[in-house]
Amino acid sequence: MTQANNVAPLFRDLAKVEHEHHVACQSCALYRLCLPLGLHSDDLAQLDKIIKRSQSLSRNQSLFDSQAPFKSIYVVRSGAFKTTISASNGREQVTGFYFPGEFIGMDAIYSQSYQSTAKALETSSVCELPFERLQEFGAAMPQLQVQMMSRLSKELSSDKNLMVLLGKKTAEEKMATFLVSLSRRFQDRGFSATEFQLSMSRGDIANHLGLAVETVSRLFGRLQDDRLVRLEGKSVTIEDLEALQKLCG
Amino acid sequence: MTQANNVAPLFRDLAKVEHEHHVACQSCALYRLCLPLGLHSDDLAQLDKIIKRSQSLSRNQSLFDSQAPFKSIYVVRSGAFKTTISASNGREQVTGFYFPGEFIGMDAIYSQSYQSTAKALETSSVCELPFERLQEFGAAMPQLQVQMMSRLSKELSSDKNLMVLLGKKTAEEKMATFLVSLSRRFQDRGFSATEFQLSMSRGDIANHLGLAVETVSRLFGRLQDDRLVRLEGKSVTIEDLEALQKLCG
DNA sequence: CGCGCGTTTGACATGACTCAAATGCTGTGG
DNA sequence: CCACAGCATTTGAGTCATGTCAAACGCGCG
Repeated sequence: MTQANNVAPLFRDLAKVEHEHHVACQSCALYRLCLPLGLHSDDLAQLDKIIKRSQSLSRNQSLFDSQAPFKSIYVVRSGAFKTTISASNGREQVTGFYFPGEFIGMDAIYSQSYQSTAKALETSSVCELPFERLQEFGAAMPQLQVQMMSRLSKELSSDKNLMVLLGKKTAEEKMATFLVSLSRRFQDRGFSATEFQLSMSRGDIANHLGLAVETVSRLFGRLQDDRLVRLEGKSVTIEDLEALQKLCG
Repeated sequence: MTQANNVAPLFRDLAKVEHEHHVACQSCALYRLCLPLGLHSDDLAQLDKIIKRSQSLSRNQSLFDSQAPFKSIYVVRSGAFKTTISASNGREQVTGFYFPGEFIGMDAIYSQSYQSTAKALETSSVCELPFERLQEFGAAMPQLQVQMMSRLSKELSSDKNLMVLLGKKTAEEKMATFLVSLSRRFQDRGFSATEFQLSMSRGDIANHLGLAVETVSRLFGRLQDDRLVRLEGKSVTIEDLEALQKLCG
């Protein structure tokens, strides 16, 4: 198997099975992680109707751009995305990476326009939830509203944790935290917690963690020398997860 | 007038008028900034009933602590708060400052326990919104739900901006951004955009911006030498807001 | 196969931190 | 009301982690 195959899109199989057949929420593999959790099945059927299962996006394609009017919230169905927001002078901050079952675009509800840009890191697909219609439904389904708030709240929590990371952690702690977070998220999705592919570039990682690319590269090297992880291009093997967790600070 | 009087609690007058008489939402000075915006007046009357107008907190008193079970969302009524979250090793990050009309505790909805600690920076009061009851009401008032999400989304946006600040800005840009943000928020509340009191310590500011106290002190000194602001203890006068905005990066 | 971008590696520069100490302010108790 | 203790703030000197610049390398796409 060549390197090229190793870096094949994450969750591609999932995409094949789930996305391309426009499967209903009830039988979606992501059900457990997704919005409909806790809805009655009649409600779910209703919700199902308003969800647009968009066609897939290829690497580097934008889901939406900054300043675009807010229409929908998106749930990653397969693949991976990054969101970025730019300071007035052109500098960009990667504000987050998003994997299947995670929501994108919620920070646009208030301002009614997307504050960030969302780009596919590999071939990916999303479920589109038109916000207006979601609201209409919400009136009849309080449970849905709770779910939505819960989602918003979850992202809020993880953003606060990112603040700690950016404000208080050393470069090494940042890297460890990043790897552990990826590990957990892959595990939650039924994948290996110790072997996975990085869909984002070193540059994206560096940017997200508030570091220089060179620092990320050196840190990867060091973690490897210390036998905590093994890296081969985009492929990661965590060799000592516990030690890595201790490094998180 | 002594220095002690200069640092009198922010919004104290507001507190006198609004809080101490347990005024209804309809006639609250913060109405324009607060949750009920856009509700019909019957709905508003209903909402009004479930709001607990808690007694005031004194300086350094906690509104809630990390790990406490989630019961309510709070809206600052008078005074000011800071929220902090601590990394496992004891380091703390000040995740935000909160002024009248702003919401605290929304990041607890998902986890059902407060992830952070909220402390009063001065004598302050809050409106307490029991979340359960808010949900019950929400079923009959879709507009309320939208408002809530809008609030959550707003905090999400400002957290993302904070990420840019922490990850990409220089110490000087951070300070300028911080001052400009305060200025805007005071203005929104009907106070002077150019003259106000800092209710938080240099230490809190430094922590929040990911800087050392000494750096904040030196930066204040420099901004003062450059005649962009004037500082006297906790009292700030912005002398050149435009220049400050240009410094935000 | 070759070009270009992403990544690694090395040498150096520096912004911000740490440590240290002086100064000032605040709140307390006599 | 004053004096004192303790904390907050400022100022100075020196260090260090991480950024910047430069160049070599190599993978992956056309």
